[in-house]
Order: sequence, then structure tokens, then C-alpha cells
Amino acid sequence: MRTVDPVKYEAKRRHITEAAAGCFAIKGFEKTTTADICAAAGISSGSLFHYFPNKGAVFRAIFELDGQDNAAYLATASAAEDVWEGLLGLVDELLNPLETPGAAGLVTELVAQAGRDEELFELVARNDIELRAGIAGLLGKAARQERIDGSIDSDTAATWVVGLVDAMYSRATIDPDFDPAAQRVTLRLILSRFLGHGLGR
Amino acid sequence: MRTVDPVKYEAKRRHITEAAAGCFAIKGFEKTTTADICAAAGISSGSLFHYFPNKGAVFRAIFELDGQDNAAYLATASAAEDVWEGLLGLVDELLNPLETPGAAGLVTELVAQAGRDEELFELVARNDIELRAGIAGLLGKAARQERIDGSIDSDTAATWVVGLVDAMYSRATIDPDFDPAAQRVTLRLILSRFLGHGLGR
DNA sequence: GTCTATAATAAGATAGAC
DNA sequence: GTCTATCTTATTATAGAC
Repeated sequence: MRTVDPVKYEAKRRHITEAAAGCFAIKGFEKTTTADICAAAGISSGSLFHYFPNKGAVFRAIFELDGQDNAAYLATASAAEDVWEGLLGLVDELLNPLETPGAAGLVTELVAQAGRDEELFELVARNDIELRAGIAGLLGKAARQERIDGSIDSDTAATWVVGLVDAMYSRATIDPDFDPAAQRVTLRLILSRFLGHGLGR
Repeated sequence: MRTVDPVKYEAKRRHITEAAAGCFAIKGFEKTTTADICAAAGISSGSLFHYFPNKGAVFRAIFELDGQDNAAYLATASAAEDVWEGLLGLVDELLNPLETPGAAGLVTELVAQAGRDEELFELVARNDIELRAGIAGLLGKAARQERIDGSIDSDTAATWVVGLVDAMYSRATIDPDFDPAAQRVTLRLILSRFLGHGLGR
């Protein structure tokens, strides 16, 4: 005879995190007050702290599902018939949030906060390591199939694949004229040339 | 008969901005209190606000000379006998701050804050635009000399040269194992292959 | 020009009624 | 589970003496 419906409980938590994400994207973590979050979610202060122990936990919750998302993208990429197409598809998935206004700013805020919140840092670092490991696996496979240059270290190459994705977020934050959708083409060109795809070997 | 020695005045301002930069790199802009800055600079609150109108102005002052620095690097790069070497030297200069601990975090904080402080945003945007324009100029020259692939749009290429530098800062912030000095080699490889340098055309 | 003291405000989190 | 009211603490910036 439990008093809480876990499904409703999770749904409410999700509702709060989504409302909070909008606030954090605009005002940043520190400048967003718990009152802002309450107003955006349509709840009271007492209610907010019933679902989360503190403001930092709300922020962390936004990114807690990212690891699972990435794992799913990696699985799809691995299952692709063509390794190279799988890799490009994965990169597209990683860039998808850029279609949402404010997402780039939220990621910037995440990186900045991760340097100060130990728990958040571990979340980010773990996701990052797993993502890079997965990409390194794909690259190793592509190299064995002679689809890309086999002389480049897989881990190093994976780091820079993620780095290029980072660059998109960084550019989108700094330069208002930067068009992520259009720049995907250039990103693919850089990837192809860097990794030696399509050299007809 | 002026009462202030402008040289001493500037020196003190510099002293304060440098002390403040250390605080901002560790705690971030919002979490750094004016009291922290005073303690680090060895001055009192009254003195701090004699030199700066508010905390934001202290933060902005840290980056106010960057535009001049970049212009100097661009001039050196343009004057280089070999355009390609000039470009690589410029990229090295842009990466130099990474040798200083905390610099990556400070840049992350800069980008995050630029999204909220209009004056700071204009400072960052102006520097960014001028840097990209300068690099585009170098790339155009290199293309005319047939040192690189001439089919890539100079402005787009310049955006990605800066993007790759951004990626170094981003990676350095997120991944504690990332070694910027070692990764310069890979960065140069990506640049060479992307821009078609050394194709012997 | 530098200090101490403080005004003015705001924020995160909790208590306890319903 | 949700609310209102509030406790407690911290912060930017200023006033005014030296």
C-alpha cells in the first residue's frame, strides 16, 4: 500500500526538469532562482523541494538521461549496414539538439557548471568517456573494413570526432550567424578528409 | 596638475583584473564575490569600486586586450614568408593560453557569460569576427598560392579553423586526460587534410 | 585613494498548516 | 503532496571617515 504512484511521480519530475531547462538556458544556472523554476513549472517552492533536494539536483536531472540516449545512438550506429553511414548518423543525432533554440547555451552552461559541481562532472565525464569509446569502436571497425585510414589511432580520432561536435555547439553559442544545419555539410567534409574516407583504397 | 598618475592607475587595474581572473577561473563569475576579488588582490571593497563600476566590468577587463593580441598575431602570420607556416603559428598562439592552468575554464565562463551580458557579448563577437576575417584572408592568400585547396570557401574554412581551436578548449575543460600539447599534432593533421595542404598540386 | 561599516536586497531552503 | 510564510544567510554597492 504505497502512497505514491511512481509513474506520476516521475512524470512530475520530468515536467519540472523541462520547465527548469528553459530557465537555465536563458539565465544560466546561478541566475536562475528556484522561484523562477517554480513559476515556469506552475508549482510552489514547497513542492519543488519535495521532488528535488536542491537546485543543483534539478540541473543534473536534465542531463541524466543523456547517457542512455547516447548508448541508443551508438547501438543504432553499430547496427548500420554501412559503418561510415552509421558514424555520420550518430554525429547527426549528437547535433540534433542544436535545432532547439537555447540548447547550445544550455550545453555551455553544463560544461561551465561541471567544473564546479563534482557530481555533475562525474555525470558528464562518464557520458563523454562512453561516447568516445563507442565511437572509437566504430572507427576501428571502419579501419578494418578499409573504409577509412587505418593509420590514425582510434581513440585520438574519436576524441576529435566529439571535438568537432563540440565545435558546432561552441560556434552556435558565440556566433549568431552560424547556421548549424548548413555547417553539417562542412563537418562531414572535415570528417571525410581527416579520417581518409573515400580515398578509394 | 592632475591628481592621478595614469600609469599607476592602469597598473593597479591590471593587478586587480589578474587577481580576479584567478577567482573567476575557479569559482565562475556568479560564485566569485567581490569580497573574493578584494581578498585576492589585497585591497578593500571601497578600493575595488574605485577602479571598476561593478563586478561585470572587472570580468570584461580581463578580455579587453584580446582583440589587440589577436590583431598582433594576425599581423605576424600575414608577414610570414610561408603562408601555411604563418597560419600554423597563429593557431599555436591561440592555443597558448591552454598551458596556463584554469585558462580553459575561464574561456568556458566567458562564453557562458557572453550569452547574458550584452557588453561582453559585443566584445567577444567583435574579436571573433575580426579573427575569422583575418584567417579567411590568410586562407585566400594560401589558395591563390596553391598551397591549399582553392575550392573551399575562405569564410567557411576560417570558421572551422576557429572551431577547431574552440574544440581544444572544450575538450580541455571536459576531459582531465586531454593533453593539449600532444593534441596540437592531431589538430595540424586535421587542418592539413581538411584544407588540402601538401597535396603536391 | 584607501579604508571600515553598513544599507538594501535577495536567495535557497524549511516549517508546518491544510 | 501542495501550499504560504518565513528563517537565515549572503551579496553588491555606497557613505563617509581618514
